Amino acid sequence: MAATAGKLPLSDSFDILLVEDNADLAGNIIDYLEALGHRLHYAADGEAGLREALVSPVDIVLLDLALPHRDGLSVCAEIRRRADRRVPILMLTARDTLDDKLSGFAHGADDYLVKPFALAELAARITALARRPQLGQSHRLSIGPLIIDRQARVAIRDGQELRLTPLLWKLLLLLAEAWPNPVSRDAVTARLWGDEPPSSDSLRAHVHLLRQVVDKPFDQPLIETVHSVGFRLKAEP
Amino acid sequence: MAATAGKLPLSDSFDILLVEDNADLAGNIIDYLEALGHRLHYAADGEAGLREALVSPVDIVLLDLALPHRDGLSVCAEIRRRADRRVPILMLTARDTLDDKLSGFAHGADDYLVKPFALAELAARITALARRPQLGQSHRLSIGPLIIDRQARVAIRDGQELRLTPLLWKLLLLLAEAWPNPVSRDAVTARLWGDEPPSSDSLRAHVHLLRQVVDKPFDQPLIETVHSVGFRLKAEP
DNA sequence: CGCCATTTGACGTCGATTTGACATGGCGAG
DNA sequence: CTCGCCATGTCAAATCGACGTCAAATGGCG
Repeated sequence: MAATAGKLPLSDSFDILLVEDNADLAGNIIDYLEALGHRLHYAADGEAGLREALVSPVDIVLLDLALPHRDGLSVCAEIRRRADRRVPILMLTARDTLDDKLSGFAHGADDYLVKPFALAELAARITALARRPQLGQSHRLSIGPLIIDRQARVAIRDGQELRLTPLLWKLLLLLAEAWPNPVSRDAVTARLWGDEPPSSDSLRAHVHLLRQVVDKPFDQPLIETVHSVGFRLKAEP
Repeated sequence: MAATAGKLPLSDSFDILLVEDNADLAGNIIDYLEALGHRLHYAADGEAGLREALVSPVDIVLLDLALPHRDGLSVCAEIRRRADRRVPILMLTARDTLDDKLSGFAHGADDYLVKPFALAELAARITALARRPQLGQSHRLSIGPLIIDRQARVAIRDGQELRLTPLLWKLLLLLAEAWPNPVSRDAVTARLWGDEPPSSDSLRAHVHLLRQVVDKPFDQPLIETVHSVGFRLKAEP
């Protein structure tokens, strides 16, 4: 998998979801971007794209606006509404009026590229998008008694540093980034393991381990399970 | 750090540094963006812009490329090299060839806008660049005393959080989405269980359970039975 | 080898859903 | 107006699946 949960995109290659119904154009884009080392995921219509965007751990979404069944704008808005993290979305479209662009941004796009475009510019914008800071400008997250510094890879609760294995670190970061929203088990699994999750439900075990570190030594538990949904961090702002 | 750094993003207005030597254009941009509520900082040449970017707590930099004394590209690269945080940089320039754009991104730009441009597009791109996760702003339904946040998976009535099992959550969401219309039993059954509904009429039991949670603790019932039709939420807008 | 991180499988518990039995109430037929 | 039926409300017991917990197995790495 790739989608490297927990890391900032350190590498120059990304998991990219392309939602585009024109097979020729899609083929070109896929060839070009894969030649650059990216991993392409493909959806030919809006519904499929939405589904993929919600469950797949992609780093960026390239979204055509003219799609069968469902307009790209509504797909974009729904990704924003339902995704548990803010995946960058780049709109690709022939619609080039000012109103079109404004509408695109208003629906939650991060960038907007008018067809026809140079593949090299697309690649440059993808790189620029993927390295934008995802959460505020800060590598620091502060959630109730928790302070997380992604750069230093350190998590502190009530002044005490938490000792976290790589996987537990990713897991905590995921919960922290989604806060105060819950994260579904599926989403966690997808972002921790991608397409090949462990056969057993080892997420249970890891959540248990995370609790040992994050909650056990303290009075109030931070990690809350939302039954048959997933988990969330519980803390006052 | 940016003026708003450290705080959660509460506002849609930013500290913006404009580096641009053309006074007329600069004036237009400043007027337009200030009218939108942003706070503008201004530098007329590359040196001043660089100094400002390194010490001022701005949220975003708008950088002209054709500057006296020092080219915008080198200013951009130096900001990236020396700043202790990754401030978003949007390049504004008349240079419109593909190579120009690629060079801009290669020097660390986050976005690239070719002159002449519409001020509205500039504003939209600024928002997209500076956008942070809107906490609490997620998708909300508000029905009378009821507030439902799908993203947070939380329902609140009169300030009190309702504890809902997965099925009851779906059920309430169904009613809320249909509001103020009633939903037929068949429709509910279909959307809760699809093709294989439980053999008994367990919808009755679930509506009962939902009432225990949503209505029982309060004065006025919200859930209304429409005899031989289905159910509806009853509330004033 | 020995250490650490992760995975696995087993088990007990608890919450969620279903079921069936019974009570209540609206509404049309007579 | 009353009876009786059918839709609905109520409840507790039964079933089922999700979750927490743990210890042991696995696997990479020095």
